[in-house]
Amino acid sequence: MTAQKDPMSYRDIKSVVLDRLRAGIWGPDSLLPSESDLATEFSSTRTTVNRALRELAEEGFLERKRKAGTRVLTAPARRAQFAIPLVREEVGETGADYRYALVSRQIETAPAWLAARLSLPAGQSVVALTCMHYADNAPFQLEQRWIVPTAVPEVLDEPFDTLGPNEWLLKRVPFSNLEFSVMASKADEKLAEFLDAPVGDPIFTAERITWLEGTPITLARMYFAPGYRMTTRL
Amino acid sequence: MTAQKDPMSYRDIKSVVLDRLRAGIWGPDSLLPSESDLATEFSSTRTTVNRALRELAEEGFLERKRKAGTRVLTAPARRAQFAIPLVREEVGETGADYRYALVSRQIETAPAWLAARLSLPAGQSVVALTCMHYADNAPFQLEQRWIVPTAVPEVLDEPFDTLGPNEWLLKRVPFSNLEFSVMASKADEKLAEFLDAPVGDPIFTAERITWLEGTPITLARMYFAPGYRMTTRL
DNA sequence: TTATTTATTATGTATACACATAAAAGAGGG
DNA sequence: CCCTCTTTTATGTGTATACATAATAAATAA
Repeated sequence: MTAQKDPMSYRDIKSVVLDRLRAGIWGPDSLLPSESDLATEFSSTRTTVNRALRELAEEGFLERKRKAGTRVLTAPARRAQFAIPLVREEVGETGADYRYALVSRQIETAPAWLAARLSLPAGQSVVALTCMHYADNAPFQLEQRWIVPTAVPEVLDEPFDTLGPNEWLLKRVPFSNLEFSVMASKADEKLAEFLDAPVGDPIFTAERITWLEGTPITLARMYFAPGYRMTTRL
Repeated sequence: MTAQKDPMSYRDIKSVVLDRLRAGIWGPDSLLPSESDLATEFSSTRTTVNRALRELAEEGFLERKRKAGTRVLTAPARRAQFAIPLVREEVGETGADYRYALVSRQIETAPAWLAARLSLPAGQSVVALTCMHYADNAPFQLEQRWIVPTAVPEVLDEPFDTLGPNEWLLKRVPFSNLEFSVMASKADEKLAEFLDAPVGDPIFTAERITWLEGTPITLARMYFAPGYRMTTRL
């Protein structure tokens, strides 16, 4: 069927294999021919076939084991990639105008829950920020953020009145580990006011903790305006 | 510093490069040496360095352009990978016992919103299911699902009393495109009852639409018990 | 000066080959 | 029959090499 004289690229091979998975030619849980056999069929080399299959496995379609061979996963595409929202860009992509505003900035003793989450010593003081992000002057996201000044001393001198803490940090912290979670929370009075939502409304919420080489730097809670959803296609 | 006589694997190279990114040796927005130069430094080959850098780029740390070279991204790791939950496994991983129960099954005319989402013709009838997933007999997830019988005729004969629709479909549909979104919704009385939550509570919700070669097959809404969060680390 | 063409260069990809390694299958011993 | 050891095999990875391609930089013409 798929006779092809000319050598195929690894992309071509990927798409042929995907087609066969879609068509059920290689059904769920079945075993694919070996790389060498496929290389022959596609008049390609094992190296190229290897790359194609390796990537399909990374993408969650196949499972590969030495000697055992390459198997079609029953539940394909089990991981979803979401873009971690960088507010300014996210708003910009919709074509709306982005605006940032600082609501409050203060230095306080880390509350117990925060100290626990970031493994901070008792009594550690932190910079606490509340910021608003607007899209075309409509509330888009309320950001609550705590920054540990022992990790980033310059934070004590930064007013954050024009630049959001996220973008400020990105410039200073070269690289970092992070934990990102999403959940649903309930609009209290403050949230309701700033997001222009009824009290008690469900609010899509993301939490982000950032470390630099094991040292906790910051925790951010991002509360999105009603109706927000995070979507991915694959 | 990182003197290394022995040849390094692409994994080694990845981790050395990552370390340098972390340490700020190659700061945000800066240009890395060319693959050839790095190959020399690591006493490796361009092929191997290429794989290391390519993967780091896929993972969101670097940006690569022909001739322009390899650049450190300012906002690293901008995509997060979440596992798309397969309920049974998700519950199993916590060590809890998984239990499935069918709440209701009926054939109905697709409501307008559903027809719109799946581009169904007016008056199309669908199989509508409500199911519960339990972890150690505590409610874990309420699933509302609609299946288009013109795409999967066997669904009309399937009672779904012991096997959940997701697992049932996985066995039949070899491969599919899907759209996956997460949002926050509000517990109405039905949700509150089944999830054992107060009415009005915020409910973390996932929606999944599945197509097979362009034909819509099913839409599922998954409502999670209070306190649920989806987390990823990177 | 500005526009257009040409050369250069870093990454992208393919080939051929070799050896490593995990895991399954088979052989042998009790 | 079960257990252990050996062989086989499919994938995993590294090397050397070649050519393709996109994007920049340099050279040239208008």
